[in-house]
Amino acid sequence: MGWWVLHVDLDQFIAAVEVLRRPELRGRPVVVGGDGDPGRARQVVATASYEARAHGVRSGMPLRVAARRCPEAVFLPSDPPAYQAASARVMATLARFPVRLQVYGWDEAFLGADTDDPLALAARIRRAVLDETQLSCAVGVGDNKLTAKHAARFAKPGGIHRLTRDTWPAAMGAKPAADLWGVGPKTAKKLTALGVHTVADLAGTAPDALAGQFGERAAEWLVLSARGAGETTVDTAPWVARSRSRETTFAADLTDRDAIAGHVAALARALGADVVADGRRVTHVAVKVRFASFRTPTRVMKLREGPTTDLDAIERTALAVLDKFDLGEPPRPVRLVGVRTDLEPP
DNA sequence: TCTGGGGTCCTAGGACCC
DNA sequence: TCTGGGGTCCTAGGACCC
Repeated sequence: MGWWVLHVDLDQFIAAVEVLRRPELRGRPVVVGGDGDPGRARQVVATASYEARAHGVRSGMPLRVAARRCPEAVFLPSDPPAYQAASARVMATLARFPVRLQVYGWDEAFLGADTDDPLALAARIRRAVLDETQLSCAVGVGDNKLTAKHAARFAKPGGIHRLTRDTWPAAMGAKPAADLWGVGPKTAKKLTALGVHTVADLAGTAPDALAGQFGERAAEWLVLSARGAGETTVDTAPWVARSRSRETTFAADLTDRDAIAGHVAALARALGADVVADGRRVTHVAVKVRFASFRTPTRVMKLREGPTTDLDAIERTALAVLDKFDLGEPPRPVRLVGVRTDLEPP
């Protein structure tokens, strides 16, 4: 028997859930995001169906751009409770297999399995998810989380693929370093500036040569990742939120201090109510303000009286945190306010 | 046709204490 | 007379992911 890590990744998850309850949409371009009105500004695509992606629609793209690229698309509002429910059904199916299960967001999971035939296991899992939830997924098989994750990308949509440290160089070496899981745009840009373009380039770089730009630990991690090394442990402990936040982007900028404070207070109260309903206590309150310039400072304060469930205290603290900002006089235009509560471990 | 929302983790600097 | 080193707490910001 051998230890394998599998990564299960649902195909176009949010769009697929919508199609499931509106079968007439199957095969059509579907775009989910915001309130579903592509005529309104400041809303972006959460997920596009493959049919919409074929027209160049991408997640994160403004809905208006999506509507322009794909006028025949069906636009739907985002419905998180529906996706949460569908996700729970998928995870319940996965949990019935003799594996270690780590839920990794709505539409992803890592599975750790002791088996001699991981591909057969992957096929059984894919079939079970499809039969029990009518949702299609890709399954990546790897010797660690990184290889499993990338294997799933190769498998998408709806397939099964195996990738290990042995096959990694041939499969990944020529790809841009930016394709690596954990390497975002900022890191990619720095790497390019250092002459490191591909995964193979990065794999062949001495960590010391990168430490100046990224720090020792991150440099080490980058090079190891480029060589296909990753975590092999699958953590089965249920996920426990460390924070919870809510933010609102306004259709039109706010320039009135009382209006800004009113939104912060309302967000803080609503958030506090959610957190308390979950049986958690708040340790810190953070406030985020995004100006029209897109500069987005954040301020945070620890609750004076210690962890609390007192909504008045949470709201009061949020307003005190807001006072730490220099909003300008008169206030500079604000396009977003957000409130985050940090939570005491249960 | 300007750029959502909800998360996690890491680093770094200053305050404060010994 | 002006200079240590370590440890912890706190806050701000960066970066990434789904």
